[in-house]
Parts: sequence; C-alpha cells; structure tokens
Amino acid sequence: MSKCEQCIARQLNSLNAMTTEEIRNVSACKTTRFYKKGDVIFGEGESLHGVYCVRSGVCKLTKLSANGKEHTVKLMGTGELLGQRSVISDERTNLSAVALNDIELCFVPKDQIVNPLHENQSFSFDVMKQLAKDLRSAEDDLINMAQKSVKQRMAETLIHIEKVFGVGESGALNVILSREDYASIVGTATESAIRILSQFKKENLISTSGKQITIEDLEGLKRVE
Amino acid sequence: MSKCEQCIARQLNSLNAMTTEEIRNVSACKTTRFYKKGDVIFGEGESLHGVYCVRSGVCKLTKLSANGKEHTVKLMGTGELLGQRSVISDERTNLSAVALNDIELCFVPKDQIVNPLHENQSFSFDVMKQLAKDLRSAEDDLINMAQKSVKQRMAETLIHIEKVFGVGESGALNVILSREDYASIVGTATESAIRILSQFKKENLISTSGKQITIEDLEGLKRVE
DNA sequence: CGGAAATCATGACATAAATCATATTAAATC
DNA sequence: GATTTAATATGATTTATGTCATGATTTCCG
Repeated sequence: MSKCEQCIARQLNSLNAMTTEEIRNVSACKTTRFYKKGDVIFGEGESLHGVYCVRSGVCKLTKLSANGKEHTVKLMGTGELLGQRSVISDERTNLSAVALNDIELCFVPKDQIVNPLHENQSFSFDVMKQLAKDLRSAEDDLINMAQKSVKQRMAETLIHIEKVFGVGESGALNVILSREDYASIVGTATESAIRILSQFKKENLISTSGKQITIEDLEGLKRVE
Repeated sequence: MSKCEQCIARQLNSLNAMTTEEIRNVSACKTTRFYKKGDVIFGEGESLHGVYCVRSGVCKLTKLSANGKEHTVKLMGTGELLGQRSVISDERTNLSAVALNDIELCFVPKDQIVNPLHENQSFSFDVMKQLAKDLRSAEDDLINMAQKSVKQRMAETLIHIEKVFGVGESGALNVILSREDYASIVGTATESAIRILSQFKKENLISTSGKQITIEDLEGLKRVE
C-alpha cells in the first residue's frame, strides 16, 4: 500500500502540518478504499470513526431537506478531507457523501486525527484556519443563495467547477454532473437547470455534448443576471 | 474596570477554556466599548486588531451583496465573539457588525487570542469546536435558504430569535428588529416581510404592537409552509 | 411641539421559477 | 439487439415573490 508520506493528496490539506512521526502513524493505520460512481461513502446522521482523504475522484456532500429534496452543499476533490468536522466536534454527520465518479479514498481512524489535534499546535492551527475558511465560504454561498437569480447561480457554479476541477483536453469540464446534480447545487428544480443550460448553449456561453459541458464564453457567464 | 475573571459573558464562549493566567492577561489588556443602536462596530473588508466579546446587547453581522442589498448572516448576543474568524485566518473581515441596540463590547487585542491559540491546546480545541458548530449551522441555513419558502423562513426566524434571545415580561421577543431587519435575515423584500408578518398576525400566530412581536402559537408557526 | 424622515401597511402588477405534462434521446439491463 | 428505465428537452400553466405606487403611522430631531 502506498504511503502518506509521499502522497500528493495529503500535501493539499491540513495533514501536511503533521509531524513526520504523526504522518507515519497515519500512514500505518490508514486503509485505502475504492468507491464507484453513486456509492454512498457515508450517510447523514452517521457517527464516523475517522476521516476520509480524497486521493482521486470527486464526491458530493449532500443533505436531505424537509421536503425530501436533496441539496448539494459542496463538491470535494483530490486532497480534501471528508468528515473532518464531525470528528472534531464529535457529532454525527449532518451531510452525506456520495461518489460522483470512481473514487479512491484513504480512511484515517479518528484517533490519528484527534490526538495530534490535542498535541500538535501547528496542525491544529492549520485545521482551524481551514474551518475558518470553509465557514467564510459557506456564508458567501448563503448570501448568493439569498440574493442571486437561479441563472446567476448556475453561471457561477459552472465557473467554480471549471476553476476548481479544471478542464480536460477537449476543454470540457473535468467533473461530469447530471442536470439533476446541477439543480441540486444551484438549488432549483431539475427542469429549470436543464432550461437554463439550454439557454446558455443558445447564447453560446457554453457548448454541450451529452453531459460534457464546455465553457465557451467565461466573461459572458460572469455577466449573466 | 470590571474583570474578565468574573464576567458572565466570557463563561459562555471559548475564552472560558483559557488558563487563569491567560484570562488575567486578557483582562488586563481589554478595553470596554459602548455603541449605540445603529453604530457600526466594524465594516466589511476591515482588518481587525482583535476580537470583540459581547457583554450586553445584540448586534447583527451583515454582508453587502453585489446588487447592493444587505443580508444579515447572524445575530450575536451576550457572550459571543465578533471577529474571531478574521483574526484566526488573518484575513480581512467578510462581514460587518452593526449594533441593534445599545451594546457593550470588550475589545481584546489579537495577540491575547492568537498566542493562547498556539500554546493552549484546550483553548484552541474549544475554538475549533465552535468553528465546526458554526460551519454546520451555516450549512443548515444555506439549505433552508435554498429549499424553504419565505414564509417558512420567517416563521423559523421568529422561533429562533425567541429561543436564543428569549422574551421579556410581556412575552414579547427581547430583540427588537425593524421589518427591514427581518427581511434582511430571511432574505426577502421588506414589503414581503411586512406582508408575511401581517398575515401571521391575522392567523393569530403572533401578535404585534409596533416593533414588539409576541409569538402566540409556536406550534402553528412550526407548521407554516 | 411640530414638521421631516423613516417605517409600516396594502393594493396592483410583473416576473422568475416551480410544477405538470409529454416527447425525445441516451443509457442500462436482460 | 430489443426492451425497459433514466435523463434530457421543451411547452403550458400556476404560484410565490419581487417591484412599484401610495397612504398611514410612528419615530426622530430641531
């Protein structure tokens, strides 16, 4: 099994602030797990026994709302940690995690994270900064949700996905999502998501080929109202 | 000047996890400040030189959106810390803080917070937990915003305010907000907020007398759709 | 105290977006 | 490869909510 010490994914997150010894322990304890598209990594309300570090692939964090609809809170890619928050606050998860494509995760037992949090100042400060950053971005999302139109949110979602997950050789977004997934991120009905993407296509802001979406006019998307 | 050691407000937040010595230092450095209703405690994009601990009164954290509207992210009452996040992540504030009534804050210089964060594990772990909790609640808010009706959000806002800030002798909510403030929390137009509160009144879910609002039928409010 | 300004209240209307309905196309399964 | 199932597409209609307009109150302040 590969070691955390050399893992690129690890270098992208707070685990990078661990001491050599701590990382060695993590590496010795961790188990690598594979999930297929659609697999549930963990469900809402579960108590986790550790955190998952995304080695490759992308997954979504979702929450079921009272009216039975699923809302996607965040997409998580290489280097991101799933379940960190639940482990820190020692609560059950408030979100579930679902694989969006085939994905490889390393599961790190709780103790390997919590103990260093209590002992290693630089690690715990790093985690804290990450939480602060996440909180800020959650607040920004909240305000976008409250004050921007569905069209704007869709445009921003496309821009965000391109920025964070990049494009393939053809120029199409690397992350492939169904229209339903887009609706769930944007917070709208699936039909509306489809309609808006069709409209963007007509206006030559994007081009599509099945689920592949390519941003053709970034500035235009930014101008959407 | 009063001392932090005995302050009730302090006991409600992470500062309670500080050592006796740390608290003594904080107490020695802190300055107490008074603000009147409407005063801006800090603005969006400022760099803070410390955090503010709410001793008495209530303030709102708001953010200006692209379209020029103000959105209220959170109300902060006794014991809560303002600016904690900006100080931790060493970034400019993303929100501004405005007093909703006459308010007394203790300003604690940055170093008094950041140094203990690097040295006192139990304090930093407490702060971390708080951030994790805030993050969770921001995510919940996001989903409410995405999937609930304006009426539901208004009902929940009233319930939340009653729960967190309580009621006075008459039974009316302790926190007095304008209809515009309600609109800014709920994420709607001021007219809509007014209309919905009028409707709640007609349906005997609440009673009002000027800005005083009393919840008359909690269960009914919970059932609003 | 009295006038100005802000806040609250409501009606009329416009509009974004949800919902319902029904094809069409693509993907999965036998 | 045929058949079922799921995803995409688009039209028609409804509904919630925003916007504009106008008065009535309340609050503020000289």
